[in-house]
Amino acid sequence: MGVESSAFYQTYQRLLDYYGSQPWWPAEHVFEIMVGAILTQNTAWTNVEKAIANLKQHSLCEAQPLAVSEQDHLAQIIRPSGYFNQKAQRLIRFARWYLEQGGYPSLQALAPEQLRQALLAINGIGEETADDMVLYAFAMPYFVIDSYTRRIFSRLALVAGTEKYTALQARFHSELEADVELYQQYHALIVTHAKQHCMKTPECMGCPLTERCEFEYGREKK
DNA sequence: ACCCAGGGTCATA
DNA sequence: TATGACCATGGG
Repeated sequence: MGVESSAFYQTYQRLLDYYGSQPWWPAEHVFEIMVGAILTQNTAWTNVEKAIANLKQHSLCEAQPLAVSEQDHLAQIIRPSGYFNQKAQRLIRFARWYLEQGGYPSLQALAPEQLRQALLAINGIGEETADDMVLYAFAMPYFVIDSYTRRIFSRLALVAGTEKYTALQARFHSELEADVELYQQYHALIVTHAKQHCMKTPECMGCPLTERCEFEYGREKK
């Protein structure tokens, strides 16, 4: 059977039909997407919005000023995003690297895998953060795997859930066409869905994936 | 008061 | 390779 009829694609269609197209990733410039990718690490997006608003007020949401900013000062500005000392260090390190590489045009010219590896080599940027940047800032077809993806797809019994990141990602790449818009929208839908359903609440009833989902409120079915 | 959020690193076994 | 500790704010 073709990729269009895989359970992965059907799940995408169900989510899209139910939730509609999701606006994702909200940002004014591509660099802001990368900043957001670092700030949102294990942090609610509402907190990231506050931190980004603060950065803009101080004109620190661009590579140049960020690269030369003072770490402790920056930390106070991004305070609402949590882990502010770590993240201030990560933002500065990333901004300096970004400029050293020649900025967006130089990086965009790299092959996707080269760009991904280069990002992973930076301390503070792991696989999900790197893929956020690759997919949303550079528009290259790399699927973003997060904890929601593991949880939802293991409950659908489509994956074990314990696979390594790259193994899980490879699975999505083989089940779906290498389409940037598809990957962007799919990840967005997964996050939207996870927030409304698939939590430890009765909201799981009426979920658009209920037929396939093995989760029951109060316990994991087995 | 407790739990979790659009993770990642480092030390230890 | 695989756990555990740590980072920290804000909303439910």
